[in-house]
Amino acid sequence: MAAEQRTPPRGSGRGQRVTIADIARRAGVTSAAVSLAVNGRPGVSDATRERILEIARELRWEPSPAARALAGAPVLTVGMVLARPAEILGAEAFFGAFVAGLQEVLSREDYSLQMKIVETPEAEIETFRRWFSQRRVDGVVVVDLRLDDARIPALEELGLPALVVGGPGHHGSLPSVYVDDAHATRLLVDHLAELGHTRIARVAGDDVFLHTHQRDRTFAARCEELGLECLNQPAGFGASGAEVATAELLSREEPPSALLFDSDEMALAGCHVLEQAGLAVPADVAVASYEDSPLARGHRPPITAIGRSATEYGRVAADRLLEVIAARRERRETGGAGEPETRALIPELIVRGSTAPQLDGATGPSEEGPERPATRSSRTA
Amino acid sequence: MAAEQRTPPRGSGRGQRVTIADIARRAGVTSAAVSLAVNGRPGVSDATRERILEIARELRWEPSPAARALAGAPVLTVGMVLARPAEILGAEAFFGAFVAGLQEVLSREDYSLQMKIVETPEAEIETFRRWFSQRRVDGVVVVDLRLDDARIPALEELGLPALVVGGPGHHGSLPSVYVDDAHATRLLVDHLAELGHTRIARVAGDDVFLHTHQRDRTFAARCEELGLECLNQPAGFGASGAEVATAELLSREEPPSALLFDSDEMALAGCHVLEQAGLAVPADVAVASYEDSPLARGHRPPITAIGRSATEYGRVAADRLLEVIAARRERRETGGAGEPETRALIPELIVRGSTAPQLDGATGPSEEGPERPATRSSRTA
DNA sequence: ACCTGTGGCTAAAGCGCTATAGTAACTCGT
DNA sequence: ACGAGTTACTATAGCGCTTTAGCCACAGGT
Repeated sequence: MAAEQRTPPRGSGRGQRVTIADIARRAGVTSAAVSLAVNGRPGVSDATRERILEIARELRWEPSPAARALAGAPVLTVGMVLARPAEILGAEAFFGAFVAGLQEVLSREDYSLQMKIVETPEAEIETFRRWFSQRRVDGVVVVDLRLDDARIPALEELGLPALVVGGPGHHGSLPSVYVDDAHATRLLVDHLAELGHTRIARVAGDDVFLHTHQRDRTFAARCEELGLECLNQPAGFGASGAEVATAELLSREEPPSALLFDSDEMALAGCHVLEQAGLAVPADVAVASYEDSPLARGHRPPITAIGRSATEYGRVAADRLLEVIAARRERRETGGAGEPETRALIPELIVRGSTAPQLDGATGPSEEGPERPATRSSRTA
Repeated sequence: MAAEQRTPPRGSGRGQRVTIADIARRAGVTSAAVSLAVNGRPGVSDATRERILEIARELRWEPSPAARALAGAPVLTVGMVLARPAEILGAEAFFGAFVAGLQEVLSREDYSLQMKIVETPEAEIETFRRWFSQRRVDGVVVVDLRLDDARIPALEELGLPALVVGGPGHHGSLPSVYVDDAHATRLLVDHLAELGHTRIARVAGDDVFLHTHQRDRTFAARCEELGLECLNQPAGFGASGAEVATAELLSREEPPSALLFDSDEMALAGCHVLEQAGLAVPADVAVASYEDSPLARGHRPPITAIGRSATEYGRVAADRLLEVIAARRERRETGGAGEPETRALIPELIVRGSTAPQLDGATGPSEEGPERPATRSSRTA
């Protein structure tokens, strides 16, 4: 019983931390054996391992992340940095939902998400650099992909595991997930064409982003394939840009009969302009959005949109990133290179009142409750 | 030059990490001296300190958070756990904006935010416990305050610095920030009363939350003071609850002429019910919300709401929490107790079309762009 | 001259864990 | 019966930092 003299503290929260040394003492082995046991590594007999695990459980031992990190183990954290004004998280529904999806799977895997908001893309790279050199994260997710994004080569050089959100195509050696914007564009254009629209305009978002370009291109291409007249109207950022662009489009000699907006926020802004101009949606002008959200659902008429389920998007991104991190760790042991894999989410079209066939438009025929989307919104390919 | 043989690697990212030992060697002192110098502690002369800092800068040294944490220094991370479905982050605009505010000041102070989504309040406490025993966070922010919230005593027992978001009143020994819901209620009720409404109903949110109770009480009290008839209609959670509750209110013999909703999401749901019932807002029924958001601004008519600026709320919360953490560290050195301080945000009323005096209601008279609130929305008291 | 400070630093002991070299005991094959 | 090969551990050296005790030189007071 003399060995019990220094029994580790239990129960009440304030006690000393219990360490592997405590477990080792109780189990009559060294801390090294405990480490092997709790990490599922070979080197201890099954019997001993079981005994050690039992004691660990009993003592309510929790590994110290700091100690692990210091000794070279993964830190169970992934990072994401946003080079945008903080408000974006609240203003653009996409981000909140995306982060929710990330959190969901990360939490489940005992990972945590570290976020940082910075001013410029350069600061973003600097943050990656610091996170890496401080070993603060095991990997990062890269959002708001730009053309010739400087972050890609920077991350490759650092050798920090990263998952690119956006596409399509390969980003250097980095794996990615993306929503197939070409497909989304076709869905939208085809839908409007079927309704009989022949002059379709697109109010495009900020063209520093890669997905904007992708949409630009496929929009023009699809319109041409279908023999439609297409107008691509760059609108810069946010609601005010969309208002100006919409007004601009309406002032044309032959204004379009259908408007395609790059985001829900922009679509609403556009609707307000239409309203003020005395034009009814969808009777006079049809409206559709690349981005679904409660905003789009809640508007009257509810807005036809691409349901890419930002939450699902976040989940998939997190899944992929964890795979990449795991693979990296494997690889360090084996040595294979591994191809950067790209995974696409297939967008679906959710038809709502804003593109209803010409009825009356007051409350569209495909009216629905704000919580129930018309179709499953996305799926992994 | 022999001493230079082991010169620390610079430039290209892949090199070995530079540690205080490297700096010490270059400066001709021990690592202890470097530690003192970089942490601004007494024990080195100003000249030496300057020299050490210079070298650190030159070598681009970054402290290792893991090593620091292991040695007992703060980990520069604060935690927040949400016992809600992940979707809430996207669905309720408040959260996105609140987190944005938190991030903003935390990032600036070089802190990071760790978030976790769990199923139950018990799991939340368990998470706090683990974060504490793993020394993963320096402090936490507690949201979604409930009646007799079990997290308060749990955190007090742990001795983990915490900041409670919600109030009013003290929560054990924990400091808090809150939005003055009593004041908000008076603003709303008074506003509706001034417009001539005498039968006001409130569609109340989930009553496990403390702020719901606070609103319940002050709503009843203020109505009585003004001699108004008040109806308090509990509606449970989210949009569907609000729909049911609104329908219920409309089916009364003498339906209310003004509706007060606990959130933007609920207000919109309520508006849809009104619309379907053929009632115009604000001509037939006035609508106001306790919660502002792009949703409320984007609706037609735009909805009168309490602007508590969730982002600002987040900023204040982060500020306070950092103060608490700093104070805690001081106190460990001195020994004072320190009063739990409470800070209130004064809400302001943003009048919009949904409570316009009886004109036509199609587009309210206090119409505004979606980005420009009518008044500054909140302020620290 | 002698003790007492005191500023400025060093030496060294951790923090809790992982990783690796080493060892003791226990098979085998021949 | 002997070296080789396993298996199951132990001992120990870090990881990069903080912190405390201790040391030395030099200042001042008496």
